[in-house]
Amino acid sequence: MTIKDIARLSGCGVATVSRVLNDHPDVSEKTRRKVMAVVNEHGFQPNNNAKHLKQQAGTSIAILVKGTQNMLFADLVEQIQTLLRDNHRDAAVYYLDEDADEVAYAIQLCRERKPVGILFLGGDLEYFRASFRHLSAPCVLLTNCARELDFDNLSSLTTDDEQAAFQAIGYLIGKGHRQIGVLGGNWSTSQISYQRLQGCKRAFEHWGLPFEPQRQTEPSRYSMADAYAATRRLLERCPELTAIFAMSDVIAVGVIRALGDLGKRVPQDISVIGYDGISMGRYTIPRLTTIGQDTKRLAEQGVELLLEQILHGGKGVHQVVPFRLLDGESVAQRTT
Amino acid sequence: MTIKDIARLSGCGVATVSRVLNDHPDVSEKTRRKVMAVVNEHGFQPNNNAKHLKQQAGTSIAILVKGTQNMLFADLVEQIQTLLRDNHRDAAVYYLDEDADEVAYAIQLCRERKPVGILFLGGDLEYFRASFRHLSAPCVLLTNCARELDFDNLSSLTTDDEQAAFQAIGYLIGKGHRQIGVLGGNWSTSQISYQRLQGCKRAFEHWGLPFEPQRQTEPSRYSMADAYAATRRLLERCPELTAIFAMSDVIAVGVIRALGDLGKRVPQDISVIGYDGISMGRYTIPRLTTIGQDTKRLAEQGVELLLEQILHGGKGVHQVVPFRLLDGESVAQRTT
DNA sequence: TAACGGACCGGAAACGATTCCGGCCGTGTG
DNA sequence: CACACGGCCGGAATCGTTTCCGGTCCGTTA
Repeated sequence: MTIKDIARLSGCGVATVSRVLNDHPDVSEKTRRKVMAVVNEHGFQPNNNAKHLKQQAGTSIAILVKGTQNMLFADLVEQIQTLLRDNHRDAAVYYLDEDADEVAYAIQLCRERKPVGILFLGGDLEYFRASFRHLSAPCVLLTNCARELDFDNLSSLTTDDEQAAFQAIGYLIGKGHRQIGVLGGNWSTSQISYQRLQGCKRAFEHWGLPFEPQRQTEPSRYSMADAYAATRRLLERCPELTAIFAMSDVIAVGVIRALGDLGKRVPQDISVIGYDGISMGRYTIPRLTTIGQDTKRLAEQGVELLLEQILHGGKGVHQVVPFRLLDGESVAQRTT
Repeated sequence: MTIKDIARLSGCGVATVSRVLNDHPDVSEKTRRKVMAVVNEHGFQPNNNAKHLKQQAGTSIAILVKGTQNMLFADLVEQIQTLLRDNHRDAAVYYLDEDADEVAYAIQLCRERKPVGILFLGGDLEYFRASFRHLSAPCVLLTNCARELDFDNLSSLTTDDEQAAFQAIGYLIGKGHRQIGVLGGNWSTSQISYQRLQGCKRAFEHWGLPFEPQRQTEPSRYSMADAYAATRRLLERCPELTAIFAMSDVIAVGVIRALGDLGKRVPQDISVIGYDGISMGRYTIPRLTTIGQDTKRLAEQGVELLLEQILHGGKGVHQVVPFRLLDGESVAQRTT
């Protein structure tokens, strides 16, 4: 069933049918109705491949997400989805493995699918520089730092990871903690983790605490399972810890579970502060105290930025969105 | 940059270039190398729209997911993704709102994108019957019942919800509980919830307990937030409850948090059994006792079924996959 | 009445690939 | 030597749209 069939059945030319289908003004009401009748009767659906081939452009937006288990991204995707739908666009989500070379895969994917715009959640940009030039669609990076990347159609929206980590540690110190452990991603390959670690270092320095490398540990992925295992090793190594900074809420959940299994109560025996502010954090026991990323703003501004670039082009921007420390129940004042 | 340019630059015909690009045998090694050199030099990427237009078929698989927050689907998507990648296929995930009319939207989406196969996670099939005939791609339904739907290219893989709910209630009764509350989805619109409720009813009957309608309540969505609110209302209405069956683990998390806020300890004061067996359930406090769906098998069999249908066609099948009660820490023996 | 303009429509040329079909060339066979 | 055959290649048709370019018809104006 093609547009040609519709034309034949409704007794007019293909051009007219196309015009009807695309709400072009140059068509009389009578013809429009006649054509639509045939279209509806046969449930005709124009072929998108032909359409996009002719128009030299797709219509959909790709959301690239690193890892399926990070609830932060689930929260973001939900909000983005809603916003896009309000703008009458729909998005396809592509999940990438958490392994580094997935950026190359992502680029490849986008070149094939030819989305009209790209949102990238998480993921590190090691390889981006090399392959990004192959991408023509505008791209907005959320929650990952791209300040040193400078392409015309690349924007980024990111929390100030260094400063946030600084504050997280500062918060723990303010609560009287001195023996603080840190759990995060791979610091050598992940910009995000690296930035957060820098913030930690600066905090320790600022408050005159020594930086103890054995207290900083890196589960390979941002997952509960890895965090769980890493926590057990960490506590074995450093039983003196009274607080832990988990570089993501998902990690924090694994940490808290591990601590429970080690007979430590959170926050009475040991405090945990997370990072991200996932919605789930308000339903865990104890509720997570965490660095809350402003997901609402990330989503809104991200979508706005992307749509703006899609519609009007222009140079990409790099913006920092504020964070906010969210009070929960996982950090206690240390009185001793 | 088109195939024609490549042909010109490499001094041969477009047909030859196409053959090289598609590993067609009828091309000499010398020509192949010559063409590939030009292709690589310019980073040429064939236009998928033209390709698919000509071939009358897309290549990608669509995964439709109802709701972004259900971790069960996150677990499933992760496994499916891996399996598909092993088969050199990639998948686009489309999230649907949890509202009922999204099925129509899903169908529309699939008609536009023309995926070569469809996986449907969650979602109810009220409208499916009417609109399914417009879909040409084979479709596999996971975790939702489709036994009464009978299309050639529609398969389904589902846990026996009725039986599983029966066992969940049976388990609680076996632990000495007699005052049992139930929290689930919308029983009139959701087949899944309806089936599970039927299982509950049968269990109550089987063990000679009265069915108390005021103890069965339905948060509108499978979300922590709704479950939280519903639990508070439920406990206010029925303070005598000693156990709750949550029809999903996500709901269970919300339930447990609400109980905590009401000063009830889980499982000492009140027991909670969940449903799904999400990986997160092993990291909550307390760990969830739950009806574990076999996500590994759902994913494997689902993908296998779909690929089989894509490659060889044939009639769809409807299979039931076994479940297993997963022991956690959220259900206690009732001694009184 | 002739000229003109606007509303509406149809034919046909793209878009960029795949693939059928026929042609060329070199080698082996009768 | 003639011919067949197989390996390799190129031209051109084709997929289903959009859109440019004109053409018809009718009402208005000089």
